[in-house]
Amino acid sequence: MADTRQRLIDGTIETIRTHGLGGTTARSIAATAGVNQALVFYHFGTVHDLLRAACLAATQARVAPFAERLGQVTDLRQLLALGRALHADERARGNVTVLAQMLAGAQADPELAEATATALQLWITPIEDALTRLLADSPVAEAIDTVGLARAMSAGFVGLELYEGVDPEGSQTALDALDRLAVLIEVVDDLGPIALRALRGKLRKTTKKVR
Amino acid sequence: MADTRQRLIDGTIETIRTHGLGGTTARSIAATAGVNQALVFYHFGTVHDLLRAACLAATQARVAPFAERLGQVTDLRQLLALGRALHADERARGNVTVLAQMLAGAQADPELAEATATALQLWITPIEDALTRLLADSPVAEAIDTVGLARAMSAGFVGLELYEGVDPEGSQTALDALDRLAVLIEVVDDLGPIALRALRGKLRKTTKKVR
DNA sequence: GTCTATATAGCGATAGAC
DNA sequence: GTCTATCGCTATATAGAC
Repeated sequence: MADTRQRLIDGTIETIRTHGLGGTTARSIAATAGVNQALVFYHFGTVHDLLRAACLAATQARVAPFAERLGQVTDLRQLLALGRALHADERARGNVTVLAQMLAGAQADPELAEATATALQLWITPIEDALTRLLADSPVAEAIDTVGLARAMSAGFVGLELYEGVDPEGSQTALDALDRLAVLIEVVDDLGPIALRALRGKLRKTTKKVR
Repeated sequence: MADTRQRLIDGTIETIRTHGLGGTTARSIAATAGVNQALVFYHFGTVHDLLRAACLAATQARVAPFAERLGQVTDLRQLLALGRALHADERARGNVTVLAQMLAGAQADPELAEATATALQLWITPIEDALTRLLADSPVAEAIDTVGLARAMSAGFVGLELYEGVDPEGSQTALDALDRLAVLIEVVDDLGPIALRALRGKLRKTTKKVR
């Protein structure tokens, strides 16, 4: 059957989710997928190649509905609320955990690194688009680099997913703190010209100092 | 010798750094440490226990000098600059990478999770102290939960370290974006009573909405 | 395409000499 | 405390029947 490939990909994702990357082997994948172990190698050549395929497939499948919801967001706190809903959702379904596992495994594996960077970029791009749209008419737009912020949010989100795995209560308070941080940006956003002038002054000093 | 234990711990850290957690075995550790493989089990019982000991030791060794530098920080952007210096330093020495690897490995391993949460807390506590000190006299103090923010920063930092491993240039722009974000907080901080009133209004609405 | 059986290698862990 | 040698197991990957 042609869907044996799909079963293997789904089985790989599920195995990473439940057993971690370290417990993801040709045998454990095949058992989860309900197929024979040798088929891993018939269809994908190596376990490595199956991991890469599964990582990209899992990410694409999850980003699509997320990107749609992103389009309906109208302010920063809604964006964070969406991130939070995503966090809860991903915890239950466990696909960002898959990406986190792959990201960790990719640190010592250049080939895996390429696939993982591509997968992460699938998350970053729609977030970047949303940020750019939300901040288009805002005075804080000139202070914030949407490209960099989208990357920081995505990478930070992965870190929070990993943190959630070892300290669920701690990650809850961390997310609460970020909610409150977003309020600060909106305050500046709403203050108009007063804040804008202060912002520009600060930025000039910062640019000199940091760079 | 008593320092065989230390050689094994150092060897474990170095092995995780260069080969990842997946490439860290009793044999590879022993090779890096320059000792016999059987000594892993003589001194630590299991590879698992050695990993836990190494994770805590590596973190403690790195947090100590960092905590000292944290004490000299006087504003938020200095805190971020210190984080950035730490990032560069850790990349070269590779110890946060060790923590990131352990954090990923701990997702499917409750025993490892406990040790990793403890190690991460070693970073969180001094950061929390610094945040509390820096924001003590600030109007934004009531908007920001320092406990949660310290956790979010620490977890996010780990995520950025992982991201750096697969996209070094991307992580650079992400860190730049965070520098600029800190400026926003300082602007609110400097604006005084005007911003404070707006902030309180916003926070009331947020608290109703989010909770 | 799918199965059984197996080659080869590396793993954690232990026994026992020194 | 440190070594050699090895057990028992599991890993990836392949060969060959069906």
